[in-house]
Formats: sequence, C-alpha cells, structure tokens
Amino acid sequence: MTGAPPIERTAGAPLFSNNKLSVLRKHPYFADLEPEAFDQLCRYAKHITLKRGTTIFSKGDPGTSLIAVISGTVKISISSPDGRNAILNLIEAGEIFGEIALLDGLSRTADATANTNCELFVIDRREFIPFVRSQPTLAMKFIELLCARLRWTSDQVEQVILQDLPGRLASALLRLSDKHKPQGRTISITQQEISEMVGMTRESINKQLRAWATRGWVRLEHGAIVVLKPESLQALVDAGADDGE
Amino acid sequence: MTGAPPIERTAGAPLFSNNKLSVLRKHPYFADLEPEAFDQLCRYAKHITLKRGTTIFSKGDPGTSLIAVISGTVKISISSPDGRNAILNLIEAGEIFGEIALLDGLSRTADATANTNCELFVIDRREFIPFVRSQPTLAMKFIELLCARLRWTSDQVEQVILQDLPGRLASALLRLSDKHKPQGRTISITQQEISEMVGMTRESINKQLRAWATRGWVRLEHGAIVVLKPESLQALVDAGADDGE
DNA sequence: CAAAGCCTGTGAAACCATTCACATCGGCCT
DNA sequence: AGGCCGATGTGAATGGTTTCACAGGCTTTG
Repeated sequence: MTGAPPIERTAGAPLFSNNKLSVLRKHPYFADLEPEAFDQLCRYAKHITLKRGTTIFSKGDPGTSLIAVISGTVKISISSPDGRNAILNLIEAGEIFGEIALLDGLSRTADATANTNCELFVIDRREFIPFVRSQPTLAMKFIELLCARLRWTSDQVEQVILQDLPGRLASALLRLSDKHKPQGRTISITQQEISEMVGMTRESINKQLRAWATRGWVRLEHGAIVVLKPESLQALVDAGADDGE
Repeated sequence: MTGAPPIERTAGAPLFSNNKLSVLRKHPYFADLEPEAFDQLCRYAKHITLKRGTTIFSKGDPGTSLIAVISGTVKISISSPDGRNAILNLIEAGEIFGEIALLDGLSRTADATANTNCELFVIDRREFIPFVRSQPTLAMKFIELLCARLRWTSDQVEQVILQDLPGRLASALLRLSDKHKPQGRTISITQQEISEMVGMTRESINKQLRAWATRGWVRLEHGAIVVLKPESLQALVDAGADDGE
C-alpha cells in the first residue's frame, strides 16, 4: 500500500462541470480541503442521475461506495418484515451518505432511495481507502463527519425513547426547519413522511399538527408545514412530556 | 490467552502496571497498534478509581477526554426533565467511551456514571489530537470505532421505532448475551435496567420476561437473566411484531 | 440477626396511540 | 373540463402500556 494511488486519469478529462462540483466544494466537509486533494477525490467519482423512487442500495448490501448528492434529496430508511417503515434521514444536495459501509467495509445499515429525481456522485471503496490513509486531513474530516452523524443518531434515540408524541413531533419539526432555514420556515414534507420519521401513525400526527395549527403555532399547507412559533415548540421539547396545553 | 503480552516499555516511567495495560491491549481497537504508539498513548493517561454511582460526566459538559475502562462497568444514559431516563449503553472492562466529544471537541451527548466500582484511564484531548493526526493507523482505528458505534446506535433507533415491546426486549437480550458470551448466556442486569435500555416500564418488562420464562426461553434469577433459547428470541425479532405466542 | 432497601412479581383501572372506515381537497394528466 | 390519485382531515372502537398499589424475596449493613 502506501504511496499515491496510481490512478492516471490526468491529462485533460475534466470529468464534471465546475458548477456541479461547487455544490460539494461549498459543503463544510470539503470546504477547507486542499484543492489537489479535492480534485483527486473527484477523479474517483462516477456521475449518475436517478428518477424519483429508484433504489440506490438496500440494507444488508455489501456496500462499497460513498455517495454525494449533487441535486435532489435521498431518503435513508429501514423497514420491518410486517410492512412498517421508518425514515432515518433525508440527505439534501451538497451532503454525502453511505460513509459507514465505505469506511468499515461491512454491509449497509439501511435502505437508500431517491426521494426526488437526483444527481449523484459515487465514489468506490477500492481506490478510496488508501487515499484516506494518505491524507490525514481527509481522515480527520471523516472523523468529524462520523461524530456529527453519531450526535444526530443519538439525538434520535433520545427523542424516541424519552419524548411522547408531541415532543417527538416538535423536535422533528425544529430539526427540519433548521435544515431548511434558507427557505424560511416552510418545510416541504408530507405528513406521511413526518409520521415515518417520528415513528407514529399519520393520523396521530395529523391530529397533533391540527391542534397546533388552531393555536397558531404552525400553518399547514399541501405537502408543507410552516413553523410559526418555534419558541413554543422548543419550550414543549424542553419541558418533557406535555402537549403544551 | 495466558502469557502476558510482552510490552516493551522503553526505559523510564513505567506509568502503570502491565497487567492493567494488558486489559486494553487485548481489545480489538488496540490489538494491532504498533507497540510504541500504544505506549505513547498510555503516557497521556491518568489512572483513577471510582465508587459505584459516581458521576463521570454529564450531558452538556465540555468534554475533553477519552476514557478507557480497566475494570467495572460504566453506564451511558440520558434523562428527561420529567424524571424518565434511558440507558444507551453499558461499557465494560477493555472498552473505551467518550470518544465523540474528544474527537470533535464539542459537548458530551449523554451522562456517564460508574455502574459498579471501577478503574479508569483518562486521556486528555489537548495532547491527544495532534497525536492522532500523526498516526494514520490510529486515525483509521478511530474511524472503525466510530463506525461500530454508529451501527450500534442505528440498530437501537431501528429497534425502538419499528419493534413492539417483545421485539425490543428480545433484541436487547440478544445483544447483551452476545457481549457477555464468555460468561455463558447469563446476563447480569436488573429488570429495572433493562426496562431503561428498552424504553418501557419495569412492570411491562417483567410480565413479558415471565411469559417467556414459563415457555422455557429464559430463566430469571436475582439481578440476572439466562437466555436459554436465543433462536426463539431471534425468530421473534426477525418475524416483526408478534409476541411469539 | 434484624431492619432497611433494592429487586421481583401481579392485578385492576386509566390512557393514549393505533386501527379502520370514510369524506374532502388539491394537483396532474389526458 | 373530467377523472384519478396522493395528501389531508376526522370519528369510533380496539388494544397495548402505563400507572398505581401492594406483597413477597434476597442482600446488605449496622
């Protein structure tokens, strides 16, 4: 091993247009990476486009690649034998996913499907691992990424185990509206999807949302929710079990 | 595993007795680390002993250290404002914890308390980070560790969201008995503790365990549970919601 | 060795989320 | 426009968990 990866893609071949790369470049994980390292990273990538609903990988698959989202969103979910399924995360443009199986070489821990039409970069494990080894900065980046994921996931466990329905729903809404901050406080998501993120039925979610809507905390639109009083929701989360009545 | 690992302690400062170090040395995370690297790692460590019930750190603390358990077990948990609390993990001798806050420099994500009397090594962040940067092998080890943690935590989310009480309890028992494999299939844990790991009340847990006991799947002892038919429990988990009746 | 204190074992009632069964409302496609 | 389909809005019945209230058991400790 050791030494620079012997991939000679060099000469000419600008694989992707710069504006597409820039989406990734802007992301915190890559922003302060040296230009050559980033450049080399891109050489390992394949560019693909998918239609909404396409399966990217399934839980248990060998999983030998890291995937970056250029446009669209990807749904990370799991499902139980009896048909119930749960959404663990929604990956947006500029983010990456699939890093666990890439890094430890084991099987995928969840399903990934295109939640909208989307463009992806796919980076293969074979050439990638030696590259990470040779780039301490990149390795540290991945350590940070994994820590962030761990915090996100721990948070989820915490919410699910010790909050009741209103609490869980409130914190899900807050996390989502944080992510979409640039678009104002409008969250584009169906109630069905939220219910799967929170682990409760659509009906229950609907009733709770409706209760908050009459109280003026949120406004409900088609396939979207507008958070009007994040403070109230936050207070509810902090207070523990209590529906804020 | 009889013979003591031949640790070459190059002249000067033998910080800790070899038999204590060997507990760590045997653990997968350190087993194939170069002797000098491991040695240097130990120089950063402080050795402390704690009595059962002592708080090691609390959620939200600055968190600038990595901790290795030499003997005893440490409980990683969180609690909600209304008094409920949940056990996320039990760390045993030879394992390490607190790596998230160490690696990303942010606050602790949970509480840690001594679940029994225990001995710990504490490694400080200040000297540690540059060391990790300079040791690609160690960095890769941490990446593996983080991936393993992520898998563990994702599993927990999965169980909690899409399994019912019997399913959750069954998979908790299986995970625990896996960990304690050397001790046979006896799990030393109170029903109160399991209930907090699984996120349900002690009473419900007790009733389910008792039902399985009459069926011969487990045997209940004082402060311990013996898994007699792991296959049956596993089948129940795989089958999804269903109490195995 | 006796009291105190944590663990275990159980039953009845209260509660909350699910399930099921519809009705309505928007978009989107032809 | 007409029609379909996915998303939303509700109500009643069902069922699983929690709560509450105790009773033994085993261990530890003064």
